[in-house]
Amino acid sequence: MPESLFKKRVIAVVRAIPYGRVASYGQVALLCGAPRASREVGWVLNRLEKEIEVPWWRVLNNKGEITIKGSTFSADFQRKLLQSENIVVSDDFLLSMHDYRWIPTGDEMKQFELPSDYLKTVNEKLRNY
DNA sequence: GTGATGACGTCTT
DNA sequence: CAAGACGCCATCA
Repeated sequence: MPESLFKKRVIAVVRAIPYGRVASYGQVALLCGAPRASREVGWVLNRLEKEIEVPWWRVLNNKGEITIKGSTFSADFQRKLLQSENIVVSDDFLLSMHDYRWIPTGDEMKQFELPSDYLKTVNEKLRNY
């Protein structure tokens, strides 16, 4: 994986998450072609700074829990952003992945240019969500 | 090069 | 169900 390509992919995937929908870190990693790099997704989002417009708040862990730890933004702020998209978030920073998780269509996935043989495992994983 | 550090995921108690 | 252990891997010091 060439230098900074991973970062570009993370940004591309996160930007594809539609308004009012969310995705998990592991899911973003999966769509980046690096299925076991979930922690790195968080790492990239953590130091986004003033990058191009990226809806980073639509990414949470697989349980639907807000686990932000960066100093720039708080969990409270992330919850506000999610709520502003009509997403119901409980007081303990939890939301229903079942209700809000984004499952990309095959068409949406084309832009990620993933190898055709890899797409099989992607779809398999997405089915388990 | 080498070891440490995560906005994680999953399996095991 | 909750908490801990491990695995993971791009970056950084």
